[in-house]
Parts: sequence; C-alpha cells; structure tokens
Amino acid sequence: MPNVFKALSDPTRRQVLQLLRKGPMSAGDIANNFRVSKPTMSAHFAVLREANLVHTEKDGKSIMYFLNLSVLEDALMGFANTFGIGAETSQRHQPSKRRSAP
Amino acid sequence: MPNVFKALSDPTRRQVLQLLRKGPMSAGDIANNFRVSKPTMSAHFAVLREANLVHTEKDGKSIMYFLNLSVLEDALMGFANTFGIGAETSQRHQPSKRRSAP
DNA sequence: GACACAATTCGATAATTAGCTAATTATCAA
DNA sequence: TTGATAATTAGCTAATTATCGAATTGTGTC
Repeated sequence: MPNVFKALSDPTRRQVLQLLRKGPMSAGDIANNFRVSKPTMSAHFAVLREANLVHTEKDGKSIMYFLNLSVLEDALMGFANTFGIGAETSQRHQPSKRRSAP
Repeated sequence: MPNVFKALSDPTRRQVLQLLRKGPMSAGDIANNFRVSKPTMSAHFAVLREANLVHTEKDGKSIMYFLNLSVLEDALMGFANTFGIGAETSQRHQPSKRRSAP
C-alpha cells in the first residue's frame, strides 16, 4: 500500500510507531507523549489506521493501539528490495541470488 | 535525514528513484517518463536533491541525475532496524557500488 | 438516569504541496 | 551573435495537511 509512505512522512506519526514498538498503548497514553492536542493526535491515528500500520482494540473506556509490524516490514522491505537493498525477502532466508538472468 | 521520508511520500518521486536505479538519466529524459509538466518534475527533483537522495552532474546542455543509493539505504535500513526489521544492526556496509563498466 | 472520562468528529484556519504557464538562465552549434 | 534546446525559477491556483477548540459519542460507575 502506497499510503504507508505517506503515513511515514510525518515525524509525529513515526514517533507513534516507535512508541508502539514497546507494546500496545491507549490513544490517550500515546497522546500524552506529544505536545499537540488530542484531536490532532486522533487525526494522526486515523492516517496510521488508514495505512494499516496500526490496529485497535476496545478496552473499556480506552482504545488500545497495536503496531502492525508486518505491514511496516512488508512496505519497507518491499520497497528496499526493488533497489537491491536489505534482506532479499521478508520471509525465510535462503541463500538466493537476485537478478537471475533467464 | 528525516527529509528522506518526506521525499519518499510522493509516488512520482518514488518512481523517479526507481528509474534512476537502472542508471543516471538527464532531467528531461526522466521527465519524459511522466505525464506532468517539466517545471513540476523540476520541483520534484529539488525535493529529492534536498533529501540527498540524488545528486547531479552537468553534462553539456543536460543535467544528469544520479541515485544516491547509500542515502536511501541508510534511511530505510536505519529506520527498519529500530523495529528489528531487515538486516541486523550491523553497520558493515560500503555504499553499495553500482556496477558499470569501470 | 446522571456523571466523569476517553476518544473521535466537527468546523475553521494557517501552512504546505503539487500542479500549471510564462519567463529566465545556461549551453551549444551555426 | 543568433537560434535552438535543456532546465530551472517566478508567480499563481487548487488541493491537502496539521493544527486547534468545541461539540459529540461511547463506556463504566455511582
């Protein structure tokens, strides 16, 4: 999904992902780590959800946010791979050679 | 450089990098691969230069654009690594030489 | 039900961005 | 120097984006 790069273009949103790396967190707890208003954070969350970089679960009054690591990985590595950068694929690592001449 | 992700957020700019993957190309030749005007492409080039994802060399009337693969690699992998994604945290790496006739 | 709390949606606004045409700069060839 | 070509800059518009405060929705507790 190309929306991933759009979502990653904002530093606040990248920091949200970094926070979520340590584990799920409620919208409010995430927002408290930033100096912008909660509605603004809510908009950032919407962009991250739209890009499928996070998902949510209701937990009483709160909404917990979870990082979708595999989506981030697929986007980052998928793009990197087209440049011959990084690991060959995001799955098993077999000693495969890229650019096979048919 | 956080400007890298901003630069990557536009699909046209990502396609420019993909084009440049195959080798250096003049501004005009790149622009001819897209349906937008040349001034618009020139603005995209400026963003890519600003992010240091490309560099230029004058060649007569033309300006050749080169992909800075190592900058792309460092940004992509650097970010990925903070999530434990992709190549491990090792930083043995020389600027991925592109092959050409020496 | 009434209340407090968590989060989002609603409007509004300022800043940024992608896009255009027209004008300018730079280089080469005659 | 003139003419042609390549690329960028200038000036503009339309669309998008980040931000806010206020209002709304949903949930648990009393």
